[in-house]
Amino acid sequence: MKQRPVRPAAPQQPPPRRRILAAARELFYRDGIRAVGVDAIAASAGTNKMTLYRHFASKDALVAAYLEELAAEGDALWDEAAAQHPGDAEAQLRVLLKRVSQFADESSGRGCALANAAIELAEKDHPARRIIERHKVHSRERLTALCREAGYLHPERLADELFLLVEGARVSLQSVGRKGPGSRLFALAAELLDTSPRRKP
Amino acid sequence: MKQRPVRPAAPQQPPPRRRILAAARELFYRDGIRAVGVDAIAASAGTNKMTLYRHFASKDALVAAYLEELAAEGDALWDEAAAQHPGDAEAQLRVLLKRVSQFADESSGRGCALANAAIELAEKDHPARRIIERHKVHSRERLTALCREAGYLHPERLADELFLLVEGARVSLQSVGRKGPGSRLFALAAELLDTSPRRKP
DNA sequence: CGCGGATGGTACTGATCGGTAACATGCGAG
DNA sequence: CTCGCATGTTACCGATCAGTACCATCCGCG
Repeated sequence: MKQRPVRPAAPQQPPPRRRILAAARELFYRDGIRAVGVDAIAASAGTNKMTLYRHFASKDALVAAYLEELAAEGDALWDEAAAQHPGDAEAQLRVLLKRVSQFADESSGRGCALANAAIELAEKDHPARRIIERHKVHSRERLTALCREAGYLHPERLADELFLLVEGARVSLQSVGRKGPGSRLFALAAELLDTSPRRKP
Repeated sequence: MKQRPVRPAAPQQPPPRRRILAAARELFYRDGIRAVGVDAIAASAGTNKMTLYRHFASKDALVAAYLEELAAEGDALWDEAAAQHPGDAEAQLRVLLKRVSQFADESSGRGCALANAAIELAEKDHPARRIIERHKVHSRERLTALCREAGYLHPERLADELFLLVEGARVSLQSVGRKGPGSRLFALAAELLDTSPRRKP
């Protein structure tokens, strides 16, 4: 019963694949991967299961695409920080930590989607685990590199400490809530940056 | 598939309730709560679903009992530490941190069962969440009290930092593995205890 | 116009899961 | 012994889920 416009409506819907990934992202993150069925994702994307399976070979493949997307966005954060403060590693560190702690404050309290997925998908050979592990290892390496570049004397140690603080803040959101120790993340991390020994320039 | 009885018909088997809880504990922790069916638990406990449902009103009730048991054992760790070094709060702190980091080293890399459960059971009103939140809040309070008792000038801040390090170490086991930053937990925490400002006695 | 590929809709399969019914067995207490 | 209670066994129900078959529809393109 719709009148056909000369040109398909300006606010044309994004293609189904994108809608499905967006819906999967929201539902997987909010309710958990195992708790969300493909039917719910398709419906939430305004399409149906058949179309979903035309774009993703299986639910696991959709999960993998979901995690890859998140990992890529996480990597992009580092690049943004580098573009924002080129050559200033410490400023990059601080802006990254700020982003993470803001996220912890504003988010729904569900923590890191990658870490959550690793917990939900316990099978050691699950394809998702490769993606998660690769991203986390990569993040740790970038963090270490930034700490070294910023002139700290023990970059590995400082990076690991920051890494644990960030991971702890995100996971503790779900058990101690937003008013818990996660709310102190930025203050704690910043104080670490201030007091850690560094090379004289 | 591969569910062998946890106990192969010993002379005096523990009562079924205990066997069921033990099996649930192992399977829930290793494979995840949502991934384990009640049938598998009953079989692994050397009994069957009916007996399970005669002792637990529902799977959720079994999950609750499982989490309560873990929380109680976690609390017992604090009491053990207190009994081991009565009146010496700092020694209690160190022995607790040692236990946690040893666990992180030896365990299967599945982290904190309570935190995992909070991630798997995302519904905000799930009965399990009350147990988890209560235990984590309680732990944070005990940690803060110990830091205060040990004479540190900023007990809340130190306690939160230790809390985040511990939680981060446990959750990162699953994404970065045992050789990841979690392996530095004790060194990082001990250095925090050494360098944090404290009241002169 | 007609064609073809992408999409939507419906209905189905086979498996699994939480939970229950009905009945059989064993065992200890009186 | 017999009674009663906890446990074991089997079968089942209804719901849900991943994945598929089949067909209708839409739309761009020649």
